[in-house]
Amino acid sequence: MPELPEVETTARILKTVLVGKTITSIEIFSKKQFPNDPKLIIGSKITDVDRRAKILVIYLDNNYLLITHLKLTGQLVFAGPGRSTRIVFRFADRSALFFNDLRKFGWIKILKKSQFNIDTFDNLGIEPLSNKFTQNALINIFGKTRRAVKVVLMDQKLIAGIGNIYANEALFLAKINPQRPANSLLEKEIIALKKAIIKVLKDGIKYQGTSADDDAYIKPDGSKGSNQNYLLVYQKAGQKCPNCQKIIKRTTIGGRGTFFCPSCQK
DNA sequence: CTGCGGTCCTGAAGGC
DNA sequence: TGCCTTCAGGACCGCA
Repeated sequence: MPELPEVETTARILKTVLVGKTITSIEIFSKKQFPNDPKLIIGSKITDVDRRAKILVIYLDNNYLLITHLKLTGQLVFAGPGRSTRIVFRFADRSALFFNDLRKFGWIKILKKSQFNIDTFDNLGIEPLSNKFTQNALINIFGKTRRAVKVVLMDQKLIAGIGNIYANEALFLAKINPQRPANSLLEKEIIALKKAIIKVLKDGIKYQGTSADDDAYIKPDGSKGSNQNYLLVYQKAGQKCPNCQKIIKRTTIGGRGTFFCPSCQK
């Protein structure tokens, strides 16, 4: 599933390819996933591509911009269409961008630039790779709630961009049990967790995202990322912990599959 | 405040 | 072989 590293990878690639292109037509096969009037942006030129949390932002040279959330199975790719193609953008140079989404949870919206502020949009929380992601900020966030630390990590209104894969991996690296109440974390554990979050996200970007077996994420050119080769616990229930060799367990926290080593993560 | 369950959606997997 | 049920999951919403 596309999380911060996957959306960041996609945004960086799209930026190098799409900037300067003029949108000549938009084909919509799933209206609910593109609820606005495409005429608003026909003829506009793409000026920049950026990311906020798991949201990709495409800036245009008129009064509008596009934002898209890939959710579970969304893809933005250059080749197509395919069986799950829901929206197609065609450009003046005859190239195209295909929005594929098997489960149809993702969306693309047109917003007025005057109504969009990338920092305050949708009450999203701190970007974990920004300088606002400080030890004090985390102490503040975790100290306020007794919810499970994993649920807090994935709460987009608090910390923005972490999904199930990277939450599992970060908690393993920090040796913290995902079920722990957030406000039970010691300061040294918060420091370790902060470091772990930054490491798993930066590695995720370095390896251009996680394309797990049942994962829909691929890069715009259709190729896979390679971070799945470096995962330590995600989807590894029944396998040996790379740290202590005991068996990795799967449980459900906040309704989501959670992978951890009961021996290492206390 | 918190946890839980339902909603959206589709294909894979399991049961018989 | 084939039908039917169950499940996964990001974000959001209503309920207790």
